[in-house]
Amino acid sequence: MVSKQELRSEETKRSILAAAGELFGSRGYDAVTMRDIAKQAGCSHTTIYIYFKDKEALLHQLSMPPVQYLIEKMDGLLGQELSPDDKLKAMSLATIEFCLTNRSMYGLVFNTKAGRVDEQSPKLEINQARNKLFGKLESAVKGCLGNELPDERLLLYTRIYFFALYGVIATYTSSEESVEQLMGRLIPTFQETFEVLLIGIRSKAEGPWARTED
Amino acid sequence: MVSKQELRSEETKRSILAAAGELFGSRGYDAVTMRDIAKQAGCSHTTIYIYFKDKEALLHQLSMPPVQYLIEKMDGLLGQELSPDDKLKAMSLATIEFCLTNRSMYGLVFNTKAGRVDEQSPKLEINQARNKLFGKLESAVKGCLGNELPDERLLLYTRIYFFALYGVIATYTSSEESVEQLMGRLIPTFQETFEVLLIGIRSKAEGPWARTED
Amino acid sequence: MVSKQELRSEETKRSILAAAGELFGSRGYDAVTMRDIAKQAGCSHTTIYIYFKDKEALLHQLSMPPVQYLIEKMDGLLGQELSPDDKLKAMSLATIEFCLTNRSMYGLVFNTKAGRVDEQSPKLEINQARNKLFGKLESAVKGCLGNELPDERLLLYTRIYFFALYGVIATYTSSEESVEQLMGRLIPTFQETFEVLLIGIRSKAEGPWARTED
Amino acid sequence: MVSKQELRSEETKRSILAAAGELFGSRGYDAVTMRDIAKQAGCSHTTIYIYFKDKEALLHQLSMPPVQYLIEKMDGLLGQELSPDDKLKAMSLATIEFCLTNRSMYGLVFNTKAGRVDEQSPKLEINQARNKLFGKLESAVKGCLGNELPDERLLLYTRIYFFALYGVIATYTSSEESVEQLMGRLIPTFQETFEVLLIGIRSKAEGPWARTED
DNA sequence: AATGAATGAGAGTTCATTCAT
DNA sequence: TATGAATGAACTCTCATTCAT
Repeated sequence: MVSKQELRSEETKRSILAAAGELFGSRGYDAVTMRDIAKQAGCSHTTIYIYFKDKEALLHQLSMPPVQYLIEKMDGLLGQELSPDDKLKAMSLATIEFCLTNRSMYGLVFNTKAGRVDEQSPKLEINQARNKLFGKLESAVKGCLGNELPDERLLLYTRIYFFALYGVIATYTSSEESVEQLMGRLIPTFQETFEVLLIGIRSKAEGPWARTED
Repeated sequence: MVSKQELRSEETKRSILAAAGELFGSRGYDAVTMRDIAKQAGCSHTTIYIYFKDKEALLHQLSMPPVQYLIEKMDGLLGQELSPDDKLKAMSLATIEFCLTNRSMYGLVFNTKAGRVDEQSPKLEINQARNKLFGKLESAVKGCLGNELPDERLLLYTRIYFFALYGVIATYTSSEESVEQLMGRLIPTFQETFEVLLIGIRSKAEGPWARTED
Repeated sequence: MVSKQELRSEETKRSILAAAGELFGSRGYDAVTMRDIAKQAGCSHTTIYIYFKDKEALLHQLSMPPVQYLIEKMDGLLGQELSPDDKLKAMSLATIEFCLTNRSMYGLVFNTKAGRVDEQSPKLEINQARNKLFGKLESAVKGCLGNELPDERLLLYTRIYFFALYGVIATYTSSEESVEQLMGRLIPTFQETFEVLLIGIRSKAEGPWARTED
Repeated sequence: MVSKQELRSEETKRSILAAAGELFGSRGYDAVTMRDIAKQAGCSHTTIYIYFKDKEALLHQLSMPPVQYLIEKMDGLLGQELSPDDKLKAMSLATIEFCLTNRSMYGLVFNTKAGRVDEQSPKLEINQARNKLFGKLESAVKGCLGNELPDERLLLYTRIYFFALYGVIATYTSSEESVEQLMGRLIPTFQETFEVLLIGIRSKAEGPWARTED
């Protein structure tokens, strides 16, 4: 049985994480102060230091779990019985939904600059996670285009697909609407976007392959 | 007639703007201090306040002209004797190059939230500029797809095109490489991206038009 | 009869005092945190406040007993059957060892300013203790020089002896070595110091006595 | 010609140094805050950072020049036409006077712990200075005892002499009296102290030399 | 008796900005 | 016009201390 104290403690920690997530997301890591977070979390700024070593630890602890979750969701979709196109679409929608839900974090995950240059480890973890995510997308694109496509072309087309996906996310990240509103309103647009990309990529992939650098 | 003093004054102002632009672009607005700017501009930090109300005024004054420039460049390209596809491609490349050159500004232009909530007017100016830009892109897309396309579809396809364009920009904005390096390395990728989009969009545009909300 | 609870309570208090003493001694009062003490004492930092009003109370309660102990030790030595010189030497060594063992305390005892200005009473206690100690030293010096020496000269020579003793202590107080290391290494040096002083003082004390103010 | 501004600037810097010196001396480096210094210096605490990189820089800049001055004074005395005993006495008095004048600094110079463990350079400089000072004293002692004395014995006797000197300083450092008052009152005591030491040491130095470790 | 949770005060430091020349 | 001097606000983070259990 958990004591009342432990419950309160967990609650406080959660509220700090929630506050930090929201603020980092909306204003950016640097622009958010510990006191801002504390205020939003409804506690003193010193309380934060009971639960997190420093501001950066907050950021780190905040960014990893959702990314892990998305990676797992991707794996789940990859393993499902769906047509390749539907798989890729589902993964794309999942990514969009994730990023709009965790608006705070997506920048951390996708923007290289998030970490300081001097500290390697936290950046590396995030970088690894991002690369994994990209790898999943690549698998899905491969499923749509077939195995004969050389790696180099696969990479190129995945990247192009990723551009559009990222563009969608970046466009709506700063919107004031809720995820539900956005998804409700825009799913057809997103579907259309995926289809446009698949048609274009397939048409290209079938033609002769000229060399293109990355 | 302008006096020697006025000339020198103009020169100082210009050097401050140049310094601020470069530094904002390379390190980001927040990470740059007034003293950094002053050092780079070769004047005292107090001098900056003679020409600019505050740091934000610097940013603002810095962001408008390049956007104007880009708009004019777009107009120029729209007016040139080129195939519709080449026009759209040229405009896309110009946009990418512009955004990577003015990295710190592009957020101001493309992210709705960038400005403080309290100040309306500067945001409006920027919003107008952004809408103008989107309008130019729409014209170019229209050129590629023909005039029979209903507005609603045109908007959808322009938006999809814009997603990819924005994705490209957002992807490389946080890179540490210089514009020159990036453009040198990635132009083929960008070209391929535009082609994929055009193929996909055209294929869609020719088919029957289902309704899609925005 | 004492209950088991009371025993445990005493034990906790003792372990807190022991921890504080060790840490104050090795790192200095200011550099030690309540949490450091609690950790070393094996209890929560809040527990300390059950037994001691605050950090300063800890220091105070910690400083008196050793001083008392030293005074008693001095008395013991004064009462022993030893040559006057050996008595003085033994007392000197005891003082040195005491001060190096209780490094953080010695300042409290020997530096007038150590206590806050506002609190009179604890300072007085310490002052009394210090004066007592000086008195013991004076007795021992008197034993070496004979009873005919006027008080004024006795005071002067005791003071001179004290200078050297204090100098030894001040020199090695800030060393990082342990008491054992220091004493093991330096006892011959200390002995030689005492002998030099006694020779010098005796030679002076036998000569004609000029007046010297304090 | 120096401008009025430059004068004011110099004045401010000086007042900061004076304030810091006084406070470091009376309360100890750690117990003094930048705001304390600023208050005493009559300026804002941020002003300090215009003139000194950080708190430690203040300490460093504060400690070196007086020490240099003392070293030079010692050299001057060593070069003068005086009997060896008078030389040593003069140097001793000079040291005492210096330390009582710069009460703030003497701890920095004589207490090894002053600097943090991690930073080598500032500590080294001070250590070098201290060693130089000790070397001067050694020369003077050598002058009194003659050249035949083995180095090891010379070191021992210098150390003993130093103990007493340091003891004098440490004793009166925490006094509230001014240097002038103290010197006026105590010079005879100091003289007597030096004489006692010289007699004792000489007597020892002429006898057979037993080995003594450091 | 004992403790985990929480906090206010305050540390060093930075920065945009104003003042006086 | 231009600048060095100076500052208040605010930042991250620490610590002795109190509160609720």
